Amino acid sequence: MLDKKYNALEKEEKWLNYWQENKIYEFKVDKRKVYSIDTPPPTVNGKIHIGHIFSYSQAEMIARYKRMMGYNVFYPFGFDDNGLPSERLVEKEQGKKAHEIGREEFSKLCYATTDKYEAEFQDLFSKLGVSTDWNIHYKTVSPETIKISQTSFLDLISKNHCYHKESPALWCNECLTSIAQAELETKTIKTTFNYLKFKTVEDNEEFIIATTRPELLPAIVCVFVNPLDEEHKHLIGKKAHIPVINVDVPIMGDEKVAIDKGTGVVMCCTFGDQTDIEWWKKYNLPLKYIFTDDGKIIDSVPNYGGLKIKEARKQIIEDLQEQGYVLKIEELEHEVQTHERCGKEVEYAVMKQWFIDIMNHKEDFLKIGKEINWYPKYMYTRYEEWVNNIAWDWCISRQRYFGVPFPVWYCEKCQEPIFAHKEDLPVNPLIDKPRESKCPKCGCTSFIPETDVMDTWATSSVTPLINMRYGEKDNYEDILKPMSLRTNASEIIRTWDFYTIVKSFYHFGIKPWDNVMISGFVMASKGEKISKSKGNSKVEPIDIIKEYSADVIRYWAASGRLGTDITFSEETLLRGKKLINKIWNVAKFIEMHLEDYEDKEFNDFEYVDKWIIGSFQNMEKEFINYLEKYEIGLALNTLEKFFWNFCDNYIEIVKHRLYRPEEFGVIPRYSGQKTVYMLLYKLLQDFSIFFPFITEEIFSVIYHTKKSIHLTEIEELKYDFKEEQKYGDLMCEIISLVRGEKSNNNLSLKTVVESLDISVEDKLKNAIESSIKDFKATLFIEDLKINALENKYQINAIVLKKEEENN
RNA sequence: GGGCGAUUAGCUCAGUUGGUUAGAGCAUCUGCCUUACAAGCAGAGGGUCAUAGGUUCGAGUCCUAUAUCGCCCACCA
Repeated sequence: MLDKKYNALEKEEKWLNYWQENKIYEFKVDKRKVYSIDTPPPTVNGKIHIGHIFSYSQAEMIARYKRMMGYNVFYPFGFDDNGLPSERLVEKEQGKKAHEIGREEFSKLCYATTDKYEAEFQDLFSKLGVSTDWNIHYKTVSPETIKISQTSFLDLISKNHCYHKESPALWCNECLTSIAQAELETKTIKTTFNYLKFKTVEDNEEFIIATTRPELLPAIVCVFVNPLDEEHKHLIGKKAHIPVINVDVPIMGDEKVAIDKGTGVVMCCTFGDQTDIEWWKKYNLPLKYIFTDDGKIIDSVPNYGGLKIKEARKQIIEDLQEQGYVLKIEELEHEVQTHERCGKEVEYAVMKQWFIDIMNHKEDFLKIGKEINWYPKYMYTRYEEWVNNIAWDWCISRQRYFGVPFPVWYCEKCQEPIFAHKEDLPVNPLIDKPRESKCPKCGCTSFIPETDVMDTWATSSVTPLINMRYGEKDNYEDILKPMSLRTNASEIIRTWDFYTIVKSFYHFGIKPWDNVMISGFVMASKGEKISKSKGNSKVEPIDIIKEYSADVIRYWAASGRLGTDITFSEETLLRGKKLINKIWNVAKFIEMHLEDYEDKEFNDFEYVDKWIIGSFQNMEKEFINYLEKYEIGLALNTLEKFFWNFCDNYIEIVKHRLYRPEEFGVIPRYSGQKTVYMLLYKLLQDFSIFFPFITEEIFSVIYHTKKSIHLTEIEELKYDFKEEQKYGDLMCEIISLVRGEKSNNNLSLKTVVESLDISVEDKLKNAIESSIKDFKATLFIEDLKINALENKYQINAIVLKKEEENN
C-alpha cells in the first residue's frame, strides 16, 4: 500500500541505499549496445553550486533515458582534482603558498584535501539521484590516470605533435606558472594612457607614442609606424631615442599598425603583447626581457631594477614627467588579459615549455568538429569560431607541483630529453630514474628530472582515454571509440571539448564522440549570472534537496530548452512539488481501484479509454522525439501536459465507472482498470527519467515486475486509436463548457444538469453516444439531447438544477 | 569591435518546418470540502510577442537595423 502522504526525505534515502546494495546502475559488458557518456569531471575547488546541478542533471537524465531504451549505459563519473585549482584550494585552506610548504608535503595536502571534497561531491551527486556506477569513477590525478596522461604524452611525442621549445608563453606571476590561451579571462580595469615624447636620433624630430605600460620602456626593441601613414611614414628608417632609458632603437614600418589608434606610432617591446611577439618573430628582433618570474623588474635595469611592475610604472611616469617627456595623461578604462584562476594580469615569459601542435592541424580539428552532432546545432559555430581564431600552440607545461609529471629527464650536459618507456609508466622523474644509463647523444651519465607538471586541461582532455582504460590490456577501446555523448556547459567548448578533440585526433585520427550536448547557464535573476564574486549564489543544492527533495530539484533542472540559460526560480520548484504530489495522489487512487485487478489480454476498451490511450501514444512519440534531440525540458513539458489532462479529465470521467460496476458493468470497469494500470506504468517509466525516487516507490508497491523501474524498458503501446483521440478531445471541450457554466453560476461541479441540448458533428455524436454513461455521469446530466451539426459542436440549451432543489 | 544566443502575461517559461482566437504554471479575482489530491478542482481577467523597418495572401516564427542581457573571442600601441 502506498502511504497516505509521500515522505520524500525518507524514501529518497531508502532508494539510494537500495540502488547501491542491489547494484542497479552497475556497468557490465553484455550483448546490448553500449551508450557511453563522457560527463565533465567537476573541478574540485570546494563547492558544487546550483549551476552544476543544472547541467549534470540533464546529462544524467539522458543516461536514464538511454538505459530505458535498451542500451547498456556506460556513464562513469570523474573528479578533476589535478592542477592549479586544487593547489589554490589548499593554499587558501592552509593560508600559505605552495613553495612555503614544500613540494612533497604540499602534494600530500593536495591529495588529502581533494579526497575530502570528493567524498562530499560524491555524496551530493548520489543524493541528486545520479545513476552512475561509482565503481568506474575516476580522478584526474590517480596513478591510473597519471599513467594514461603520460602515455598520451609519449604517444604525441612519438608522433611529433608535441615539442619542447624556448618560446614566449603566457605567464602568471601570481601563480608562478605559464598558462594557456584558454585560461585567460578579460577584465576591465582603470589605468592611464600616457602620451610620451620621443625624438628621432637623426634630426631631433619629436613624435608621440601613447602607452598604458611605460614600465616597458626599457624593453623597447623597435618602434613601428604604418607605411601608409602620411603623417609618420617618413620616420621609417630613422632611429628613435627612448626617453629616460637613453637607448636608441630603429623605426620600422608594418601594416599591422593601426593609424587611428593611439597616435599611430607603436613601441614594440619583448614582450608587451601578442603583436610584439609576432613582430619579434617576423623581424627577428632582439630579446629584451625585463621581468622576473614573480613580477618584478630585473636587477640589471638601471633605476627600476627590483621594483614591482606597478611600482616601476609609477616611478617611470614620475621620472618622465620630471624630465618633460609627458605630453598628457588620460584616464582610461580598458580590458586586460588576466589569469582566470587568480584574476591577476598576465605577462609573457620566455622559457622552455612543452607545446602541443595546434596550428598545423586546424583544418583537421574543424573537419572532426563537423563530424560531431552538436546539440543545439549553433554550438558548432562557437567551436568553429574558436578554432579559427586560435593563435598559439597549446602550452601544456606548468611550473607547479600538484599534477601529472612529465615522464622526462634531461641530460645535464646537452639538455637532450630522455623519455620514460611506456611500460614503466607511471613515473615520477623526481623519484624514478630513467632506464638509460647514459645520454644517447653525448654519453653523459647524469640527468636532471623535469620538475614541471601538466596543465589540468592536458589531463582532463583524456577523459575518453581514461574511460576506455587506454593502453591497458583489459580495456574498453572497442566499445568507446568513439563515445556516444559528451555533455557540458557552453563556456568550456574552447577548452575541454576542443582539447579532447585534439587528443582524440592525434591518438586515433577520429572524433572522440558522436554527439555533444551543451547546456546553458543558471542566472540568479534575469541577466545576472550566478558567480561567487557577486555573492549571489545563496542557494545551496543540499538545502534545496532537504527542503524540496531531489526529484523536485531535478524538475527545476529539467526546465527550459537545451543550451539556453535559465533563472533559478523558487516558483519552478513549487511547480515541481505540485507535480510530484499529484503523481503520488493519482497513483494512490489507481492503486485503490486495482485491488481486484488481474492483468490479462483485453481489447474491448471503452471509447474514453481508447481516447486516453491514443493520446498517450501520441504524446510519447513526441516525448521520445525530444529526448532523441536531448531536449529534456521540452520532453518533460510534453509529458507533464499530458499527465494533468490524464488526471483532470480522464480520471474524472473514469472514476464513476471504477467506483460503480453495478451501474456501469463489470467489463467497462475492467476496461478502465486495464487502462489506468497500463498508463500509470507507462507514465511512471517516462517520469522516472526525471523523478527516479518517487517513481521507484510507486513502481515497487503497485508493479514490482523487476528489481527496479530503472531496469525496465520503454516499449511502445501497439494500438490504433487515432479517431478516438480526436473526438475524445472535442468531448472534453464540451465537458469543459458545461463545467464553466456551473462555475460561472457559482455552483458546485456536482450540480445536476436537468437537461442539456447540444448539436454536434457525426463522429463526435458517435463518440458521445458510445460513451453516453461516462459522459452523463461526469457532468451529472439527467436529460441529454444530441442533434446533428455539420462541423464541430455547439450548446443549444443547458438547464441547471436550482440551488434550493439541490439542498 | 567580432561570433553565437536570448528578449513572449506582473513573475518563471513553452510556442519544432510561417497558417484559425499566441499557451502553461505562479500571482490576482470568482466560485467549489467533488467517495486520490484544498499542496486540490472548475472558471475569469491579464499580451500592440524588446523597438523600427522589410519579405509574404498571411510573421511571435523569415530578412535588415537598433537596444538590453548572457557566453566566447579580439582589442593592452
